[in-house]
Amino acid sequence: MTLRNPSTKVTILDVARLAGVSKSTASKALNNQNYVSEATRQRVLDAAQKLNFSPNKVAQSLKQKRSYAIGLITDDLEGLFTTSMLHGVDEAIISHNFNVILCNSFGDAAREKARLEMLLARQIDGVILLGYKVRERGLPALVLGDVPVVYLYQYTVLPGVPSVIPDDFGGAIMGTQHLLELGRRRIAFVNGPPHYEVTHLRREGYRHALETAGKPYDPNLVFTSRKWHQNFGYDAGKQLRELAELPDAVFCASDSLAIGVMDALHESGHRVPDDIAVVGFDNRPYSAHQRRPLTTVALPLKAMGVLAGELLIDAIMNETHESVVHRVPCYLVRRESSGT
Amino acid sequence: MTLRNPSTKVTILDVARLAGVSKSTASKALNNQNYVSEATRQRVLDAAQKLNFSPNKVAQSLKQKRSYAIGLITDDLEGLFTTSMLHGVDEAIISHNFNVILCNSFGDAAREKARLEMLLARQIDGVILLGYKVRERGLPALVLGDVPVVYLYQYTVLPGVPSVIPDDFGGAIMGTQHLLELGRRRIAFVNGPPHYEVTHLRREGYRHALETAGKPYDPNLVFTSRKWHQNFGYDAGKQLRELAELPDAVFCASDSLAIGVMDALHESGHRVPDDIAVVGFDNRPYSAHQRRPLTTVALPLKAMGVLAGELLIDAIMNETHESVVHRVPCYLVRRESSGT
DNA sequence: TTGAAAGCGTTACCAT
DNA sequence: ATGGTAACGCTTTCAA
Repeated sequence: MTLRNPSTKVTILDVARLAGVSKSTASKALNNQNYVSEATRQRVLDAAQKLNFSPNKVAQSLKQKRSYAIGLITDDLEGLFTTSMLHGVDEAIISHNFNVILCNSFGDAAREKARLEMLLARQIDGVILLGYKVRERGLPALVLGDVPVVYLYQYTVLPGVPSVIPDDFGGAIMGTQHLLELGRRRIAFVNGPPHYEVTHLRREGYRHALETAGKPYDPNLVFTSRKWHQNFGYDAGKQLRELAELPDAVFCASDSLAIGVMDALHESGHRVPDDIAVVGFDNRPYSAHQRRPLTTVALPLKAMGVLAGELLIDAIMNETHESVVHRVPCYLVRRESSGT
Repeated sequence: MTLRNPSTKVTILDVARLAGVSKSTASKALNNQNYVSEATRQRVLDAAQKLNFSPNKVAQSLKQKRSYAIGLITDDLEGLFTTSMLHGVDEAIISHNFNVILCNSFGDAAREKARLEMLLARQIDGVILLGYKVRERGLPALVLGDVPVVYLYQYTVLPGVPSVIPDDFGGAIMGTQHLLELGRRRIAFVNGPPHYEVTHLRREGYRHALETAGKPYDPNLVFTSRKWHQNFGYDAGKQLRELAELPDAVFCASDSLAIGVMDALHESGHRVPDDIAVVGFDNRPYSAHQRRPLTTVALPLKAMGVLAGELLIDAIMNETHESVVHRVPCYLVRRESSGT
């Protein structure tokens, strides 16, 4: 297997020659260092311009022991959430002239370790571990030496490792308050499976918003589905519509559940949002494309990506490792299912 | 702004010392070269193992003028299509020990050029231009010198640059045939805006499938919407349901249109798929989450990514630049909207 | 079969 | 203010 011959590139030596100075002087001029006269700096800059010189980053990396690249390892590259976070990370990072090297671990620990080692061999300056699935927390740090790490979408309490996750509690408050502000009085809650941290947080947000508004938390209005899937939302919707008195709103712990609920409601002739307003959680891509586009509490995915990127850059530049769990505020996306 | 001190890494010199050989011998042993005795090779391998040595890829790149990294520039990182293709590219590439460096151009030519130059400075071995939006074709190649390029999701006829796109014509045949095989006889077609190449191809596929089956192409059953948006599908659906005789199937040039059509049909009490079967095109993430999950002709996004990755690796390794437009076959995703 | 030395393109130290 | 030289970690002649 033969490899292609790479192109001949213009080096700093060429620039120096054209400018009539030494290699080291050219380097200083190009890097805006002091101790080089304005005149020569101009000549070097002109020469560089003329030759269309751009420094070889590989050589720079070797010398500076800094690659200006970070690795991003994701659980689930096809996941619908991943891409927005990726976008945020890239945006935050590119403005510092860093690039992101992408790796997919498929949630497999062995593969994750292999990718991590590859990234380390590439001398990356930092790593973002973007975890969609739940992960054995703390594992990866072992291999990382002193390369800073940020957890994204999942969190860890490892010392020196910051995490960026959505503020589920606050988001649930926001969704509930939205319904309250719309004048809805009896607000049901359809939760996901118990024993997840999110379901706990979202239910507590719902409860908190109600109580803050001086309304009682009524367990009869709270439904728990066994799984997140739409079909289980449908089941919850059936229970809901058989209540003696139909609530005038329902807040669901996920969009998938909300869509199932809307299905059940539609089936029995109840109108959304006139008879009952529906609000979901997550802002899944399909939520806008329902017959009744779904109002939902959106996960701040891009903002999370941006924050993770910034935290990482900060850790790289300033050696600041703070083991904080950052909860980024959700935001509300108003659509038809909750009225106007 | 101070930079962190990188960790002390184990180099090949350490390995050589531990094995009691010279640096160059160690290198040869590690790279499975000939002219090194089995005994020393073993000692070197053991030493490397013991020290957990992994070669510094940056130094390797500098020496070999080959980075084992490719750049992927996308128009639209948040796009729902992008992520599957990314996944495919990564999968194809990782098996050759390449990595992908991700860049977002937002469809902006200036930014694209800047990213390209950054990638080139990083000595990447190849580039994939993943274009969701239409692009001024041929532009980027100018700056690329002899670094191989593959276009993905968009195409170019530049010499030496292969392109990978979906086979829209074949996909439309597939969708139409599916309805035919289901025994549907009068199949309407809802097309997107004219003057797009895809709309032409998809309509021709529909026509071809009909004619191959010995059915006439009936212009009265063909509707053209002004835009791709769901609302325009809804309008088409309204026209459709007012035909003297309702067709027993409708094939839509996109999922968004199909969803609009289903809306209109639902409104007038027509049942999908019993009264009329509906098939879409694209396999958008929301299509599975409709009240009546949508049967659709799926774009082979991941396969396209894989192919693009393989073509690029091939071009890098073998200097084979073929300016072919590869049309990857679509596949059918059967859901409820077309019956069972 | 082994090892010394040169070189990849850059930056940084230390002379001048 | 400028330039020679070494060094980053690796691979690759070339000579022994």
